Amino acid sequence: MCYACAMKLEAMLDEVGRRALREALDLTEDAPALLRPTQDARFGDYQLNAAMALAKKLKRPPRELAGALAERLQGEPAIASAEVAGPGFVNLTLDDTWLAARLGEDLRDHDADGVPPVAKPETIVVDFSSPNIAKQMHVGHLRSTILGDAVVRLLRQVGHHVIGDNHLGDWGTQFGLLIVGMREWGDEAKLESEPVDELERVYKLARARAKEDEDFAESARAELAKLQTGDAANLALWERFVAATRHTLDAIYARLGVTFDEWLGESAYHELLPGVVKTLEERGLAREDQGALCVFWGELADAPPKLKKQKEPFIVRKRDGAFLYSTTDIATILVRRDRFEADRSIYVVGSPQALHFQQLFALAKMLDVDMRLEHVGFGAILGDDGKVLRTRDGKAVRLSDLLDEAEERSLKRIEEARAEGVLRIPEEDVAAAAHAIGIGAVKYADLSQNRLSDYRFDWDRMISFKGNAGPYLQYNYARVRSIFRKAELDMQRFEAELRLDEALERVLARRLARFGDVVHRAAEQAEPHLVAEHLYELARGYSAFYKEHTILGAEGATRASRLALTALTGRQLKRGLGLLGVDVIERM
RNA sequence: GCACCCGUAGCUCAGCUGGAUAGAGCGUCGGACUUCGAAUCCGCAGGUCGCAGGUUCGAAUCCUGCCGGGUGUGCCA
Repeated sequence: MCYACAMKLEAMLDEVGRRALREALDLTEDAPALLRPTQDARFGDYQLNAAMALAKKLKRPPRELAGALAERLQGEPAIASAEVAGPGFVNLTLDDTWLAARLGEDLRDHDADGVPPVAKPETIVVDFSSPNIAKQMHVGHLRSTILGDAVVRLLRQVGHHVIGDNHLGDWGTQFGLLIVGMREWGDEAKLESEPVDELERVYKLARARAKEDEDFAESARAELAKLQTGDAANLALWERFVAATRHTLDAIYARLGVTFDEWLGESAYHELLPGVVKTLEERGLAREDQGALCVFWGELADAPPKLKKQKEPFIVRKRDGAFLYSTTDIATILVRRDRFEADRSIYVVGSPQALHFQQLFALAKMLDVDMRLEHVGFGAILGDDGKVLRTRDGKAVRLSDLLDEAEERSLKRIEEARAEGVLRIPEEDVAAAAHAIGIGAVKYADLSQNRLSDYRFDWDRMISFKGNAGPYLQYNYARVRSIFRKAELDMQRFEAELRLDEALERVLARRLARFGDVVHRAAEQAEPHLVAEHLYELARGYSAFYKEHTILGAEGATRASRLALTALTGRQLKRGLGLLGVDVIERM
């Protein structure tokens, strides 16, 4: 009987609690059970806080309600004991036999390692990374790229249909400057060998010249206009710029192990913009002011109250007739709704743009778009000085340089450790390991942090094998693999009956049982750090168990059960790190 | 001006949307390798949750006001 599978543990306990609550108290309607994991093992594994919340409403003492609830929970197969404590908590302790059986189900779940699918799969577009053409990717793109990638993986894991979209900045005013600039200073050979560097160099020259030379600026505008009306020569140039940049981008994404389903840059929406603007005017949402077409929130009856206080308008067309990213973003929403039939659209973009998205989403709503629109924001990456990370001469740090350094530092640590004899990476695997550890460390450092807060970039902490860091988890995984190699068993296919006899086994089992809940919450809230936290706690729990009890040295059913716990740990580490986009290493 | 974010141990950070005595790591100090990987594990110390009020059975969490830091905001994305 599969009474435990295909359901999240917490959802199941919550349901059990809610039903018991209704029956015990003769409620006519459901009240939330308020299930929470306990903070202290002395209080059991989970607690129900419903009694205290209901006491006032039912005019009965909370402990009395809690007592009735606890009484009702006797005999539940998952629950060994339900006890009233404190002002009216009901402390639940999981039944070890039930828990062992449930983990056995997870062990047999080769497709998902115990992460159940959502009841209602949705189509979700995740918009992330979004670099600009003709510019180097820098650290500013790092968080969006790896956070977005993790969000895609998480949502996909729980069963949603996910479309990862790279909304490239491949259209706009910079191209007029680039076209005249390349004509003036362009180096054909360099455009072939170092395309992005060359484009960036020329762009800077052109922008500086345009500031003081009005004729030059005018010709740039003219070339831009030609491009936008489909001039063949300029279009060919533009395509060359885009293609050249694509190669550089592809190389970075390959290093990071990040992929996209769509590369719909701003240019993809170009032709739709006049129509969008026309609709806005017809609906009375936008009007002209000082030559620009603007949305004034204070003038719109059904605008959100917060926005009504905003005096500055949301501009959708500039005085010179050109469109802005605001216009493009509206068109993008409509395409995601109509062509992709998306239920949700998620934007993984830094927090400074919160206002832009607030305005964009408000406008979409007024255009009757009922797709869920979410801005997944994040803080800045800070340097040692607590300020936004920059190179010593104050420039933005190039992403490729940062990744180079990550791999160099990782390689150096590996060589040291091999010399000391503490790492067992075979010579031929060193380069691959340096890559996995270096890139993994950068990703993990970022993803293990709450995305909304700024975070301090610290190489030493990142590459460390101590504490909550990527290499520590990779090390734990490698150790698990080593055990299965020694036992000559297949970790992925291993099956055995679990028995939770030792205290450290019970602690580990409880951690393992939470994996599905954690992945779901992380996916729902777009918070990969919840998965990171789980994996870290799992690794610690396993290490403590491993230290105390022999696995291969045990016999019979105990040995098999401990191998089962080891297999589950290894599989969760692998899958969990995979959800964060971090590679594991078989031997290190 | 308006809007948003942040302030938790010496340092870096969690804190599951209001639950019990606020938790980790790093660092300091003290323990544990003849046994499956000690880059590991165990333990000690460390707190006025920025400040002051309020809401209630109960507040780091919600509300108000201060203090301190950051961000966005009329023609970049």
